Amino acid sequence: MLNYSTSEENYIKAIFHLQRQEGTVTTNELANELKTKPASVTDMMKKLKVKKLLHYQPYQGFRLSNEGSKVALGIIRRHRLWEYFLAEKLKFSWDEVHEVAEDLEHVSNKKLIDKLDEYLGFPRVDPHGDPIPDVNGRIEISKKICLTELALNIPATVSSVSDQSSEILELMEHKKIAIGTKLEVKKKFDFDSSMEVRINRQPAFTISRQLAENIFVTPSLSSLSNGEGKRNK
Amino acid sequence: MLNYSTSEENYIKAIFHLQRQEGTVTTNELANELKTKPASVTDMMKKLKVKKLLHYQPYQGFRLSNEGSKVALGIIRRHRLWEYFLAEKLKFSWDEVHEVAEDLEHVSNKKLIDKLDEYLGFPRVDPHGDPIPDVNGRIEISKKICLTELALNIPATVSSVSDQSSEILELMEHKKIAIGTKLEVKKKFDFDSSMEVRINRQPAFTISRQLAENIFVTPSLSSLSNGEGKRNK
DNA sequence: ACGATTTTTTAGTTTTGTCTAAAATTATTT
DNA sequence: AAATAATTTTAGACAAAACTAAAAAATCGT
Repeated sequence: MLNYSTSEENYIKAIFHLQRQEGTVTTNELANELKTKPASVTDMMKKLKVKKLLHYQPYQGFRLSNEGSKVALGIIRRHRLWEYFLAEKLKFSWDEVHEVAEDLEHVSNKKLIDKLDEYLGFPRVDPHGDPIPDVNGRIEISKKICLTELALNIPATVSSVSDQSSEILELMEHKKIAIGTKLEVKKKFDFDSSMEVRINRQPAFTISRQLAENIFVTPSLSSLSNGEGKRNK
Repeated sequence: MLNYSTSEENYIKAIFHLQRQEGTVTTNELANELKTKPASVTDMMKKLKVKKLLHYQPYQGFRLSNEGSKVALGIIRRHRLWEYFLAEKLKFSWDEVHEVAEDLEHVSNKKLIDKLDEYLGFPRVDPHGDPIPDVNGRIEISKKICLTELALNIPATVSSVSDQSSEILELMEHKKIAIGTKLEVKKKFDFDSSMEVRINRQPAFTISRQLAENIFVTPSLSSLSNGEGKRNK
């Protein structure tokens, strides 16, 4: 696996994330995501195409090649392992880890990352509940859905949160919802899309549409993991 | 404290280290240290002078300003804390940590470094025995001398090793010499500058000139620390 | 379908950090 | 104290990654 510049890595990572939603990524989307100009995106796409990291015909949008996806998964692995380290060992709070990991992820020493992984006990999810690719870039795909889509009275475990602001963190702490929390939806109100949620056997409480839209859960049909996923070799 | 580029930081760090030996640093010395060309050095010196990080008149050599020294100590603090982390937590061996820390040191998030420091228990020396600057950039200056200069029969503690190759590590492990080892010199031979050294009450053994030149010690007139310097808050 | 709008690409600059080759300065030697 | 040698600086170029402005292609609305 070759080495790529910080800038190249940021493009690759952004394409990978945007691809999840849409099938193909456009110049404007990427420029917007990276806070850069469309012209800069086109320049970089030409470079990455030459390096065979993506498929790209002028005006047609782009998609990572297999090689490109492998590179992206490597970057995401580094990012999420550092996030885990920052939260678990250095006691950074939930909403602070992303920014710091943005810098650390570009230190691409394979041995460093593999030893860090081992030191952390091979965690499978980062502090936001997103899965961490393993040494081979394999990722555990969990069938997570948005809380707004969870059917009534189905027990589910909070698996990730898409917003990462300190504001949502404050609200979630107040409501006692965290990654790994088991809950079920008791009622939904069409008027404002708010919902009533219950944790364990405690009294149900209300959650706004805005909050529900940012919380993702794994429905636990039978009984699943407790979300604190930690595994020692 | 402003932010500097990786390249600027490497120049600042190199000047700081070269200054220790000589009072003022020359263009060629620096070019040689950084494996770059003299012309590139001159370019960068002009930039750093504008930023008031060093004193420099054309053809006169350069010296860091107070501000420049502060910046250098910050970089060295980051470097050595990461080295400590790599050796102590990730179990990297002694001769591998420097290279990895060269990359990590450029992630300049103050909170990250201060929390790392705390997590590691505020270590005072890195795995090579070099002192780690504290939050305020203060460094513990120990009166260390080269083993070749140590007088006969003076007990001393190995405080640092200048070479960092795996070859010297292998040799030192075989001779059972490490940072913190207490020893004294029993005999010196003028012919080849080899010497006989004794650890504790064990039989003395021979050390070559080449090895002795790379080992630095702190003479322990009375009794000093055991070199395993570790302090928890 | 065709003119208008939006999106994307091209062309030409800029900045940072590097380089080579040549000029300027300092140091050394006889 | 010249002449020579070594060091240092200047001048001009280049590559990476960004930008602006303008041209080209695709898409949309009627």
